[in-house]
Amino acid sequence: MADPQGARAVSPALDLSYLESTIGYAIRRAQLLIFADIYRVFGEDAVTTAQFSVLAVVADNPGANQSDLALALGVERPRMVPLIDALEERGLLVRIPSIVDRRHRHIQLTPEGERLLSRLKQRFSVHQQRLIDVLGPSDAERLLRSLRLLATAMS
Amino acid sequence: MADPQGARAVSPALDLSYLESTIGYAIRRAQLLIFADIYRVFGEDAVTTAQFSVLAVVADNPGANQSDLALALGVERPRMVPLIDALEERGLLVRIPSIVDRRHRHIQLTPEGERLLSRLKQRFSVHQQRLIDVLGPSDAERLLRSLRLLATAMS
DNA sequence: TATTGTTATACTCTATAACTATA
DNA sequence: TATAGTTATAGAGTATAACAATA
Repeated sequence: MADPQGARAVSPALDLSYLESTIGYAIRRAQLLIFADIYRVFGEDAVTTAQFSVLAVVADNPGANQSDLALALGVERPRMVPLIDALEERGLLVRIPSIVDRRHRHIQLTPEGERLLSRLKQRFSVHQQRLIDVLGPSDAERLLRSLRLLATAMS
Repeated sequence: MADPQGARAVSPALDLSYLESTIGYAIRRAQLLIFADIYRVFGEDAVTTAQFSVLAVVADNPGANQSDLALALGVERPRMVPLIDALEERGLLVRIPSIVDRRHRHIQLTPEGERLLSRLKQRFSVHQQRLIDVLGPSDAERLLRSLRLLATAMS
């Protein structure tokens, strides 16, 4: 405990009413806490949320190249390099040079990558269920729909 | 336009259905687009969202010290230093050494800081109204409530 | 000429440890 | 001994320009 005897002069909490009336502040706060919860269920030596996204998208799009992945995930092409490097060094995916167009490298999960992704998806569903438990199923569904609507309308 | 003649072979969009079924991915995407919209209404030479938060909180809590602000805004104490430095260098706020406890510096907006904050709040309301127009007033209100509920329940 | 993957660079954010001056 | 502000450092994320290989 920070203040077991209650002896220290505790600063009163500040007035945050303006920020708390904004969606921008609320979504940033919620996003940080949601990511913290994802890292909690993933455990220490797992992967970053960005790496998880790559694994999940590669699994459903085997053979996609790095540019396609960067575009789909909304990251810059140069960012894909260390992202893929880290996953390749862990033996979770491989870069396969294309024989059709030798500028391309097709990305594919290894069996080990498939196994880890499967475990991570199970743990992710624990996190997602926690969110649904907090909000209730219908509000969770409404939240997801609103977030998706914002993403399509604001881009 | 990227492809005016439609002549280039366009890669088909990747399958993102798994990620799009998750709240974590949707909230990250929406948050980035919302922040981009805030920067759009703020204009080029305005302030960062973090700096805006500091200005808004200092305005409602004049004389708060840097530790209180860091705690309230959820940033580490060392982060406050360059944040406040930048705003002080622009003449938007001042550090006033406390005469009661000489370790403290009370932060206060200058008249120029008040004026800029007032302009930024007006522009922010344009952004927030854009979100309400997209979602509709009742869904916007529901979204805000759900985000706040998540923030309190997950922390 | 244009594109893929890459390197290099710079700036921000985040997290931590440790210092100083004060209490 | 503890706290406020600061410095220093290292890691991750983001953005941009430019290069080599290839088309």
